[in-house]
Amino acid sequence: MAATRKSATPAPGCRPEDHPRASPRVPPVGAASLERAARLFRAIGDPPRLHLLALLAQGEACVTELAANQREELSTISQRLRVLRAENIVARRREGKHILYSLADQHIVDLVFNALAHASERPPDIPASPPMKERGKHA
Amino acid sequence: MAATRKSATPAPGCRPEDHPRASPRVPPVGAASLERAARLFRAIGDPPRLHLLALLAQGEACVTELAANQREELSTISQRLRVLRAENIVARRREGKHILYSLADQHIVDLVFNALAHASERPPDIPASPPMKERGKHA
DNA sequence: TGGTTAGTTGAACAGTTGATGAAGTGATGG
DNA sequence: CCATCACTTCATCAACTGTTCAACTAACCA
Repeated sequence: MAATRKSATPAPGCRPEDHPRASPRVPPVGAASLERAARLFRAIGDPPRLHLLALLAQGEACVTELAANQREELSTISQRLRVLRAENIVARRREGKHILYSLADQHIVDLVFNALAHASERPPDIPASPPMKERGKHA
Repeated sequence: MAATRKSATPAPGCRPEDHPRASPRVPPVGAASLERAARLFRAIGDPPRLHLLALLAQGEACVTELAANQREELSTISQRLRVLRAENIVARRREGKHILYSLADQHIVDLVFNALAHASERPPDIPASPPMKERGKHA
């Protein structure tokens, strides 16, 4: 999110009849759900933070360990963890002088594993599609 | 991403022996995979863009339709779609005067549905954990 | 051919984010 | 009780992101 000015579309220049589509038989998604899902994705949508999650997917770890692993300062890691904590992605518990972090629930574990597995398979996505010219029918 | 200065941790103050953990029996994640997975998540980690995906999950739609639905300008929608396109999250094809967008593959469809379903279930996450005080053992 | 509709692209600005050093907090150790 | 370790929080600042307006391009229609 960055700028957030608003206005709106003046009027739909084309009508639904112009191009009938599939079944709109899906309930409208609540704005709150969208918001929460997006916040979750955004939190893990940062390489350093996702790396942290990948490390935690291997088991609990204290902040110092994580910092050593990422070659970063404690405070930097702590800030990253703060973001993840704000979305309930990670859990923490104190163990003596250390604070051990872990992934908050199985859903997160799955999400992280799936994402990494998928990303390891898919080719690097070089081109990003040319300006588009032809009338490409669905085939 | 914002600031990107660097330095590094001076030295790990605590050793692994200090707090033995589970099995580190997971191969180290490639930096490239992390990067790609993070880019994907970041692209969908924005309410307006996720909303677009939710709409596309119901079927193909042209830019004007999407704009009308979100009450935004064409150009705004187009820019959002550009971001999604850059990560190969959506596909487009021309149909006469219109350009129809759709979700690029089943993986994305699943991701969107799962995210929204999950977000609809989970409570709004109000507290975000107090300053932490007690020595919370795993119970 | 010119006009209109549909969409894309570019530049600029405002708002947000993340890293960092310094200062603060909480446990533990001596 | 004071020092130290392990973090967390704060303020700051540079870098990035998203929206918007103003061109610009592509199809289609008269």
